[in-house]
Amino acid sequence: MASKSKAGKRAPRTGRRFHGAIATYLGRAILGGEIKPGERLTGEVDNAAKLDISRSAYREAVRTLMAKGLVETRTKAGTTVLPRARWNMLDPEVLAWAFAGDPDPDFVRDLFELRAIVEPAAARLAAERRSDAEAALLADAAARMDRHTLATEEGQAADRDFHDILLHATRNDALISLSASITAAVSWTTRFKQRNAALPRDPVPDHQAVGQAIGDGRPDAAEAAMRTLLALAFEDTLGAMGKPRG
Amino acid sequence: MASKSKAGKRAPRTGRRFHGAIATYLGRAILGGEIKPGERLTGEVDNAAKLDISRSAYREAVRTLMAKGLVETRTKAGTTVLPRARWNMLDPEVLAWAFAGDPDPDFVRDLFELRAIVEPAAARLAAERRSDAEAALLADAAARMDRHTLATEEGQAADRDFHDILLHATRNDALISLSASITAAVSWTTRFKQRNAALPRDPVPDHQAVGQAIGDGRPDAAEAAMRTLLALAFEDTLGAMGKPRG
DNA sequence: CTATCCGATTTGTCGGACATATTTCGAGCG
DNA sequence: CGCTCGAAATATGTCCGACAAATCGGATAG
Repeated sequence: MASKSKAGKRAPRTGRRFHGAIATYLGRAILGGEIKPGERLTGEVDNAAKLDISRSAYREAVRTLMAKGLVETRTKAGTTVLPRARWNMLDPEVLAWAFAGDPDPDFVRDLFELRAIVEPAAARLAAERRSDAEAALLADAAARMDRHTLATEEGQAADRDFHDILLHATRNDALISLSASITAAVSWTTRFKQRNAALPRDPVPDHQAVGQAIGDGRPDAAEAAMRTLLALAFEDTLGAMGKPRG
Repeated sequence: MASKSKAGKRAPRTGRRFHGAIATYLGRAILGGEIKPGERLTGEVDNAAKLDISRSAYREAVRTLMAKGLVETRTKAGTTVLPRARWNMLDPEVLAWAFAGDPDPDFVRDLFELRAIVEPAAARLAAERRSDAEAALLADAAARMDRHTLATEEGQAADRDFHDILLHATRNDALISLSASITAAVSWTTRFKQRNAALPRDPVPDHQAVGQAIGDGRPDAAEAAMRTLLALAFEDTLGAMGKPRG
């Protein structure tokens, strides 16, 4: 059901790259639950006309969604939204779409659970394998977090950098791929915390402890420090979400 | 460049869905190292002609690669292959392309490292949250592995099912997304083991131990059993790869 | 009631055309 | 001689119209 969007002009004409804009538009609609799994977006030509773009651009947008496991196309059957289990939730763009609207508290919990599994182990590996340059970058990122605080854009960027550098320092391509997802999760949850409440705890000491342990090459300490960092961040986020209606 | 394209027909015309075939073709070329990061595939029209398809289909294929972080397109600059760090290695399709040729031993090691991080924790969560139906499915998958052995296609399918069911039983959407990547890794490494040497150890008892612990609701035992399962599987795979000048 | 065939509908592909943006190179000027 | 600015070249982005292929549903015949 293509809902009943009245007039066209739904798509922002930014940069003259419609396929990306339409993919974002449809991706958000799917992740936001406006188009549910099993529903069909029948009629490429109609939909393209409704969105006021050509069928070519619309089809390219659908290819993007298809590549991320959100939809499936079959001749005559149309394009159907796949069940959630098929979605590539860890794709950075999908993650962004999921957090475009009000994020599902359950999904936020799932992401923290994943981070709690991956990041302590990554901190351990980083302590064993990091280069001197990466150790310096970690210390610098922590210092920048301290200087700007998480209330500023620079501080949030430093936070992302910290986790990104750490995962790269594991020298593991699979974990490096995950870093894009994890930094995305970091940034969205941070922004969410900032939006809903002044955060009660200063996360900088935790980051400094992790960076220090990695710099010193102490795997056990790095893993433990990261574990406490995540536990406390999780607490803060839960508090910020306030558990609205379930 | 003598007007007519001479040797086209690179793309297999299966199912009359060229964009998918071309995406696979280009994806394998990139993952296989034939097209390296930084190189540019300039000339949509030329490339499309060379592959003997229309520009529309070629462009849709490029959109697929773009959605997976393999390439980037800019007007006038052409489509450039992104650095490996930007690739979504955990995308099931990308994973398949990576294993289409001879897999990089380092990458296989990276995948096992990821599994060693994720799956024991997942086993713990599954022991806490699994439904009765999932416990039965796990036992059934282990039994099927026993009945057919990993030498048969059915046995390998049972192996994949086991890990897939386990990750679904965690009730964590992020981990469920990872299951597609992990089962892909399982199947490729298994096939790799089978191809290079008769595997010396029977993996069925390990799986049964994990399934039993999850069925009994013993998180600690499930995590420990999964840890040994992976350690032994890693050993076998290393042996099968021959560990070239480690 | 069952099985088969046929038509309608939707995606997949094609070809050509124009718009837009960026690179690049050349001309003018300090 | 070097720098800045501008115009042409070029590759991607978009649009349009048409046909091919595949599949679903109903009609028809047994």
